[in-house]
This record gives sequence, structure tokens and C-alpha cells, in this order.
Amino acid sequence: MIQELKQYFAASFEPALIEEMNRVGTFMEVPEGADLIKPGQYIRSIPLLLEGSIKILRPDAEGEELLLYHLERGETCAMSMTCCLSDVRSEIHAVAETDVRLLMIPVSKMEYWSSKYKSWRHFVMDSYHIRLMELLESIDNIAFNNMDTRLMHYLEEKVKILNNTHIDITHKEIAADLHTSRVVVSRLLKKMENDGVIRLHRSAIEML
DNA sequence: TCATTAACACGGG
DNA sequence: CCCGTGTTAATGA
Repeated sequence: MIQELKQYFAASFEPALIEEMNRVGTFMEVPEGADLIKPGQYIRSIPLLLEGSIKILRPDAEGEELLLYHLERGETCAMSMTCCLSDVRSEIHAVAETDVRLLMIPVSKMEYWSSKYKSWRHFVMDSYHIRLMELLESIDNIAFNNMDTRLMHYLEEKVKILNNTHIDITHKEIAADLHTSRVVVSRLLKKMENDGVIRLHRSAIEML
């Protein structure tokens, strides 16, 4: 475990901090598709992503959702930091996009480390910055792009995350993430197939 | 024009 | 049979 932490974080954290993370953190494995954080839930610890990818969704009043961004290795959820520190409920829904391995850090340590370790302060600030930028990108995408470009971005992101051009997903699931109807997804995907960009299979898409 | 909703047919597991 | 998919028709922004 400590080896793994060193491997991923030696470049960003002091050895003493890595040692402490190893001591107070709780190691967790979460299977693909499982909920990590449900909307409205209180958060008591901060997840540090060691392996895999997490998708962050924003639910609306009717419980319909919209994909905001993905978290990847070495990143953390800025949302959980603010929730922990101010003791408010989560505004977002976090789902494991792949099998995920996490290190859970207790909230108390988060504040303590901020005063003790310069690298941790940097990490926290960077995390906020990265999240804000991802959020802006997401807003741009939703506001300025049509569904066909949004769908293309979505598929490209999937390929990046899975590190595989074969994506196991149904049109219905895509529609849920993009907050649109299945009819639209089916139609656009069919068009992309006709344009030779992708190949469609049952419950799967192959990017070309 | 493009998205949504409802409805239907087809085929595979 | 149920689910995923492809398509159409009507309606709306």
C-alpha cells in the first residue's frame, strides 16, 4: 500500500505526508457501477483516487441527471472537501465508472495537514482549480455545443477512461448521462456509423 | 430546425 | 418474454 502511494504521489507529497496518509487512510475497493456518494448524503471523509475513474453527476429536481466530469487517478473530489469542511449535504452523485481503488482520508486530518504540509495545501488548491476548469469546460460543452458534438466528446472521454476503443454501453445509458432522450442518441449514433466514425453493436460501440 | 414523447416492429438472449 | 435498437409521427421550443 505504502509502495503504491509512493509510486503515485512521491512527486507531489513529502515522504512524511505519504507516511501519514498510509497510517490514517482507509483503503477501499469499489466495483464498477457502484455509488460512491449519493446526492443529499453527508460526507465524512475525502476520497483520494488511486486507480480507476469516477463519474460525477448533477441531479435535477426530478432525479434526472447530467454528467459533469470524471475524476481520475491522483485526483480528489473538490465537492467532498467543501462538504466535509462546512458539514453540508452533497450536491452531486458519484458513481464508479470502472472498478475503483480509493484511499479515504478522515476530515480531521485534512485541516491538520493543511497547516502542517505545504504540499497538501498545494494539492487542495490545485484540486479546486482543476475541478473549476473541468466544470467550465462542461458548461461550455452543454451551452455551446449541439448534441452531436456532446455525444462525440462523451465517447472520446469514455475511450480515454477505459483505454479501449470498444465501449460497453447502451443508448439508454448514454442518454441518461447526457440528459437527453434515447431516440436522439440512437439517431446520432446511427448517423455516426453511416459516416464511418463508429461501428454499432448490441450494447456496445466501437470507435474507429 | 432539432429535441421530446409516445408508439411500434424486430431480433437476440 | 424482456430489453436494446431503429424509426416514425405529432408536438413544442
